[in-house]
Amino acid sequence: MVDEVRVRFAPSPTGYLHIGGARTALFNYLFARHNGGRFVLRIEDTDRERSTQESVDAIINGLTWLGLKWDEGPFYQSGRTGLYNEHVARLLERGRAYRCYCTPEELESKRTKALAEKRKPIYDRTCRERKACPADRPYVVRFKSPLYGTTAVRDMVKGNIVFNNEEIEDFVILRSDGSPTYNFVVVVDDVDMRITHVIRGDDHLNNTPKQIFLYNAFDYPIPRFAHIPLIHGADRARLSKRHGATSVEAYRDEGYLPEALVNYLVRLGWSFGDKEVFTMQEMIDNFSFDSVSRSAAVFNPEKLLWLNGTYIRARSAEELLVLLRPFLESRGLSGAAGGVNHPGLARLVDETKIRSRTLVELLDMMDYYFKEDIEYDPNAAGSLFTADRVPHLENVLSRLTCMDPFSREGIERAIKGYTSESGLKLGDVAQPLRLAVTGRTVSPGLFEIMEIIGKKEVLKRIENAIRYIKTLAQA
RNA sequence: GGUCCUAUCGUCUAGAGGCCCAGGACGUUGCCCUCUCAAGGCAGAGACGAGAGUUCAAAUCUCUCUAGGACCA
Repeated sequence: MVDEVRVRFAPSPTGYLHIGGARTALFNYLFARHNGGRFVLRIEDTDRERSTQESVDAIINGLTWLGLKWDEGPFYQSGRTGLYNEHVARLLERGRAYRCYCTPEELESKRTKALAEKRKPIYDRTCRERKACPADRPYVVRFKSPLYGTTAVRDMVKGNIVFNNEEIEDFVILRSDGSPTYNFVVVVDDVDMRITHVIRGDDHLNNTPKQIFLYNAFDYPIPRFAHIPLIHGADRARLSKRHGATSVEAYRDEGYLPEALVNYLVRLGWSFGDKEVFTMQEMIDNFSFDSVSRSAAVFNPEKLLWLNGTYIRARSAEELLVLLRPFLESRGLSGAAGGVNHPGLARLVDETKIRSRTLVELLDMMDYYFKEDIEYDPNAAGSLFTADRVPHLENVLSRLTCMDPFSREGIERAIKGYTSESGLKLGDVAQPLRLAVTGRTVSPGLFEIMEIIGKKEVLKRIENAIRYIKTLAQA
């Protein structure tokens, strides 16, 4: 089919999968799915020095985790040097490129001279019409750029952008060491892979006219372009490490759900009326470059946190326990307290999830469930574990001791009964109790927690707290 | 330095000449709910970068400036 949409995501494997890269991949994916097209993954590993297998794995794992399945690839540029050499030869034959023997020193002096004379520091085309070709001198291959006229980039995001051809020099397509340059390789690959729509960061916009020259020189059809704006940090500079976590795997490890991250990223630059929360299918159905914004977006971790919270709240306890498993394992808790299949744990997850914005937060907030000895929040212990609270704790302890069954309703009745009989506020008793049972001042409902933890453990924890306060008072 | 891109609340954005003394979301403030914390509900503060034009009418069109960003060195 001639009209089939084909897009590609082409990362360099020189690090992890960056948030910005993930969004580029997402837009490619959505565009392909929306149009019933194909999504190609191409690894741009021409820089052999900096490319690593580790990084390839990170990219593949990241995309997989996000649910961005590619239809073809991964293809590796490193295996395609023959193709690039063929194309260089073809341009030389056609007289659309030439060998340039200027040395780096000559180039440098030309540049400084041009700068001194306030001319543009672009290559002066000395070798363009050169007749004599020294046999044993190193050379680069340069493309013969048009000397006049204009080149228009038709961009689905930015609109029509016109470049003056005289601004563009005879750029190098093959270095003196025989390696092809980025602009050249991308075009050859995109042509070879029959890419119809090039969707990438707008940091590539200025390269596009050079690439259009190449398409024309090869008589290849020019694809449609979509240059999406970059993601910025809070200081409005391109998002980078110094702005905090920027790798997809970091967000995975911090307990973000892939759906939440995808949802957040899609709204960074794309909108659909007032809608904020999207399923993948809704994104696919509604995605269009017409509603992709043209300006850079600042990455806002707070909003991502909020979105992640809404996704966590929407999951059932059973689903969350599955997601929690790797986190439990890395903390050595997979077998603790009956582990993942423990019914009490599922109930506790249900009570706690509403208070958590990440899986890590969720687990942190349930730590008391797994502990034999409760560590008390030191600040809270100072104000809540005072000698005058001991009678309250003792009284509640005795009421709970003879309770059977140990139910939420019964516990509530007992504790509220005690407080109203002694003219106390519920908080006067509940807060020390909460600290005794959970070690914290913040938790889900105390009565629910007590029922979930169970009578034996609750009684033990209250006894321990009483003992703790007494020894503290004596010291 | 040159080229290119961009410009609505703190942030993400809606807005394609009159529906806008600008709507939604996050965050923020207050109140309600309440055993704590959340969640939830209600209410509030908060923006069209500046200046010229075009027009009966401009956030929306044009120009200049300013400010950010990216690329090339």
